[in-house]
Amino acid sequence: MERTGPGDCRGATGRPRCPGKEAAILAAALTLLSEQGFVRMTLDGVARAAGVSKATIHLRFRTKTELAAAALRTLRPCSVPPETGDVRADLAAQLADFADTLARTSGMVLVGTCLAEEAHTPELLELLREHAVEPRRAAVRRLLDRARAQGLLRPEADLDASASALLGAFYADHLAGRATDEGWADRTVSAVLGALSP
Amino acid sequence: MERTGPGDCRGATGRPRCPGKEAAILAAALTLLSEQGFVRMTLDGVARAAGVSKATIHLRFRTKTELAAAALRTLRPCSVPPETGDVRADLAAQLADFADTLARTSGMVLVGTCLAEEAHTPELLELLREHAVEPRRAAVRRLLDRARAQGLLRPEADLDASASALLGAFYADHLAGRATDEGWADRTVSAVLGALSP
Amino acid sequence: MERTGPGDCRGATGRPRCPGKEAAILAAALTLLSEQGFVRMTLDGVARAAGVSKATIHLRFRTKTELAAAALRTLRPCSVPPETGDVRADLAAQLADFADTLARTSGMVLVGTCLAEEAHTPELLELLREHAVEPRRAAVRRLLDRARAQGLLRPEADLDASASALLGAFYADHLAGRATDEGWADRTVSAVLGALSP
Amino acid sequence: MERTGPGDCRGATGRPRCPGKEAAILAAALTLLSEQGFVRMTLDGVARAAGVSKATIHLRFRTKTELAAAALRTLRPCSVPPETGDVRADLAAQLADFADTLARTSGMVLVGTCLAEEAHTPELLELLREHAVEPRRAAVRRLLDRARAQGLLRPEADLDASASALLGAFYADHLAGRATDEGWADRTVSAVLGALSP
DNA sequence: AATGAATGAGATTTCATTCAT
DNA sequence: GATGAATGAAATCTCATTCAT
Repeated sequence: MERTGPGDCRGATGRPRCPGKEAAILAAALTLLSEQGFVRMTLDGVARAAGVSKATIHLRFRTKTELAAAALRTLRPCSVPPETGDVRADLAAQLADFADTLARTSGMVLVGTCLAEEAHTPELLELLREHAVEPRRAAVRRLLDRARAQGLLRPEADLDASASALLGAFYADHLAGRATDEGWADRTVSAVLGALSP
Repeated sequence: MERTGPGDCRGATGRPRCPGKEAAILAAALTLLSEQGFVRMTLDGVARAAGVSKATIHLRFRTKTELAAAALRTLRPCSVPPETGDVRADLAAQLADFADTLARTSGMVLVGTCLAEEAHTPELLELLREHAVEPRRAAVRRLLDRARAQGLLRPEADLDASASALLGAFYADHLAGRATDEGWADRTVSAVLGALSP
Repeated sequence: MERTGPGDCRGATGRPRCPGKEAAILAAALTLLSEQGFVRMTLDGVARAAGVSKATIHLRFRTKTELAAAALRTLRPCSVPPETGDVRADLAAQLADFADTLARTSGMVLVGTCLAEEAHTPELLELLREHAVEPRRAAVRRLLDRARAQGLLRPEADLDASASALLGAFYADHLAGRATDEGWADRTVSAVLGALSP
Repeated sequence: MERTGPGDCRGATGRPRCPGKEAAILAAALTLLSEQGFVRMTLDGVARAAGVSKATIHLRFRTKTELAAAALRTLRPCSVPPETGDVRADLAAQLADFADTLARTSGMVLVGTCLAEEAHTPELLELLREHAVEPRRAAVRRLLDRARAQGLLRPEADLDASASALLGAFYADHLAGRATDEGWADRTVSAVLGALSP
């Protein structure tokens, strides 16, 4: 029996994807992830928030974990406040942006859920690290390098440790229930760098 | 209904509660909370680990949330490494104990789950704060006060900010996937205080 | 801290199982298995038919497969029609009971689903074999042995093959859409044994 | 709407159907039906195996049931082993081919699923009967007629019952987990016909 | 008090089918 | 005609909580 193989009838593209849908799903997922954490986020909730059906989500993301991972990958590297040349001010601006971003986006819930899932779903922490923690850290680290180059810091200073102290202060203050708004960035830069000057 | 604390089995009439059970339940709950987070911790799991039935848990703790809260209340204030008089060394010892405790007890999962639940079950973060975060912070803060009294720090230094930087460095390093074992405490103390000296 | 281990407070039996419930579940499962096959049988359906909640089923049977397996284990070995001494008549009675049982209980659907699941859930066929096929076959085989002992069959006859032919005729007739009621057993015995006589 | 048979692509106006696809779909469907049964066979699976899209299947077969029915209609009547004149040998050859075909094609799963669906989708069993069971039975029956004509069987023998016994032995042996390969056909013919000789 | 039984409310995932190019 | 997208309707299984001894 002469049968033409499949393929010669192909070429059509099929129904095109409803354009905004993918973005809506990922945005909804990231929002709910940040508001409720990974386990409490439900596919039903994401579907409702995105205005699609659950099956449409599954069409793009095989599992809930994959969906959360994709949502984390949409995290944009931190905004880079314009650099003024005054490194100390730039550092404070960077920290202020960090604090503001975390506050505006329920970032600490997101951080918390990635930490809480470390044993069960380690991808989440890895992706958070790659897409949010590392970029921010790199920005801070770059400013510290510049500060040292300008002679504002001792040559032998451990800049990685300083970066950890600067950024970590936010986590510590949030956990302690201490204010992290007005003046927080300045106080933190002062405490960590104030006297690192030679 | 006033709940009686653990061990107090003579409060009212009727058969007294089996005394060891309360402690076993709380220990199991704290362990599972630290290993799996609040939402993944199941009452079945706690019951199995504690060697009791689920109903026995509900007899003492009306809801899962109450159980988790009670478990957090059993957190003992941080051990206080003996103070040597060398304040810098004492600070490093405190930080090393902090890091070690968090590592040994899956502490970052516990921290994470309390953060993740902040919107849904804020008691958890409050209790963690009261029973773990604050005591540790107070210990660090006391040492910083002493350092200032000894003239090791500038009189006008913002010691709260310094405490946040010292403790927060751990969170930042954990999130960044950086090592926090050998030498971490020393490096951190150096970075934050090294130059605070007048 | 002195804690008494779990165990010294034990001994109670807990709420007793609602007595008929287990049997109701298994009966419902066997019925639905026979009416709809394994895949179409739903736990919701079993729960409804048994008058229990789905979770109650899961309390006793961890998975749907385990439930179906347990249901198959409740299959009682075939009734043994009283033996008259007239071996030929006894054989016909056995076959008639076989046909009647299969007809009354949707037995062929059950056989079919076990066959259909052979690749996916081989336990089903194994259990059907053990609890229904083999007992019936053994009964037939015993009668054939007796017939040979009485000199009704040639000594060298392959009685296993004869048993397969006798019982298999039912399957073949059912598949062919041929009547298997009145007189079927007699006709079948005649066809297979009629001429085995020496 | 009258469905056009496979290969008939010139029936109406509009773009003709890609000819090979119909056959590919039916072949895939028959394979999966035989491997997994009707309920477990998914249209996604058929589409993947056939190299077409699900919608293409629905274009030709309105429902899953129609697809399965069409697949069953492609079953070719059993091969007819060449007849040698030795009717007994021809019968054994026919049975051996029967057993071999069922073994090679997961035929018993197919038989099982048609039985299992009898209440829900009776078409399947009807079509299996028409396209597989009856042709095979007719071939056997023809040989039995010939045997009687040659005087090898008693004139009054019930040849339908004999055909059922011969073919049914396979089902019985498969269900009992007994071997049906080497020598099975010979043993079966001997058991059923051995002594039918006058 | 302690237990095992029982349950209602959900969560993830699958699938046949329909839709829009 | 062919395709990939989209969806509503389940199905299995889990879990916090309550019940009956």
